[in-house]
Amino acid sequence: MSLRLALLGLLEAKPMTGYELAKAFDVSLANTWYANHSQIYPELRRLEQDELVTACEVARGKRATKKRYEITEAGCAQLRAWAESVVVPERQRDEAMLKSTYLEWATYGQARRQFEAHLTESEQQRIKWLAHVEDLRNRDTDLMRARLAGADEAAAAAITAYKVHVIEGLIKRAEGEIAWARRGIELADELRAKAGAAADDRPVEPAPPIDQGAAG
Amino acid sequence: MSLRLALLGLLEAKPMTGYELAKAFDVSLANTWYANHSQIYPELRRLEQDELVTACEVARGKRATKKRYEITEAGCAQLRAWAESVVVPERQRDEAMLKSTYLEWATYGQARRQFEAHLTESEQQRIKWLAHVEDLRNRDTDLMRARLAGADEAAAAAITAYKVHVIEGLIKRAEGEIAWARRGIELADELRAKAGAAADDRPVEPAPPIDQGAAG
DNA sequence: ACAGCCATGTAAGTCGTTACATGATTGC
DNA sequence: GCAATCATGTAACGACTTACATGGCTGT
Repeated sequence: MSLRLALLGLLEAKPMTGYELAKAFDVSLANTWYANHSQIYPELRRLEQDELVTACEVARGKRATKKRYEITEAGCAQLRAWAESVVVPERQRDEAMLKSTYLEWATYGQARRQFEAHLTESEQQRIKWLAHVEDLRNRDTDLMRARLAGADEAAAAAITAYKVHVIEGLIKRAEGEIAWARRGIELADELRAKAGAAADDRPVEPAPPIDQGAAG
Repeated sequence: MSLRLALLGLLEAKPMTGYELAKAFDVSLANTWYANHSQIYPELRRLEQDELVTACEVARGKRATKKRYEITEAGCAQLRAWAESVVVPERQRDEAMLKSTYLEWATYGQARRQFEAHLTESEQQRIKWLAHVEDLRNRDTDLMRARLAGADEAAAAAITAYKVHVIEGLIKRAEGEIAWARRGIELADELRAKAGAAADDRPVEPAPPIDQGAAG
């Protein structure tokens, strides 16, 4: 259900082709929602059937054409209805957290690497969003310019403020993840030190292989 | 793929029935992973086929039986292999964030309510996890007692520490969400005040209904 | 000519949700 | 006897991923 609304939200800023929408997911909505083209194209056709968008073929070079989708009044109404409905909280699934729950099965070194990867990723996200939030504040993205065209200042302020607030939230989240990953790295090191173990030892050793003279 | 590993992780603590595993998702792994029984029962049969678990029928009352699943050595090996592999970062999808991006379509009042709901939910999660992390620290849950039985103190410390670290992370996350929701409430109020609008006005007004004498 | 981008699709399969369905056991 | 809980399943559907597939356009 959210995919349709994400598409409508983007199309409300300006008419776009499926390809452009797929791109927009990479930049604008990055990590708020995502879909790849194989999901987008069929969904656009369904949206057209439901008359929430209209399609028009436009020329592209000499022979080729592309389909540009435009939101309809019914589509805007859907967007309003959805924005007003309160989100039903969903159960989160987080593979990184799940795995961290069971890191006693990993070597101290791999546990550390796990958190290092989480750290790197979160730092990169943070950087990306810091740049993005600046662009939003300056109303300096293609989509924002299109969205704000013709809006009065009070409307423009609200449109911008909500989007900025979301990205600020994502930045805070990333910062939380960074702190958590750092603490995880420390934890793996502390546990290893306390156990007087090497980086490729495990807190819980597997049953030793049978054919080796390790009996003592 | 994660469901199998979550099941193996739980079964490693102690043998359980499908029903007990479904319960365990509600308490132990709550919001790290979740699955309902209609997904669990078939997955357990697949795990049995792959010889990662063994099933044995045990009596239940006079006539009835139930199937208790136990992890195998191969199952433990899977758990180790998985714990050592680094997570591939997944694109997040967050409907609350997506919706907040487009709150200009909602009335100021509904926008506020959106954040209020987010606040309430995050506060409840925080409370729940605070209690849970205390139980973990005290090693005072059924699953923890089963998991730690027979482990030496160094192993027990690591097993506990990673699980505590995960829940601490979830608590920090919840606190981040609480702060974000509070700021969201303020924002909705500020925007409304600045626009000199009422709670059921919108930053962006829909096209007015045609059959009403509101012209002029 | 060729690479890289623009543009659009299909098909198979996995994962997860919701709803339907059944029946035994336990405690009051 | 009845309600709550224990216990296990199936079926239909929806959301998403991955891989396969095609072909025009643009600049060098």
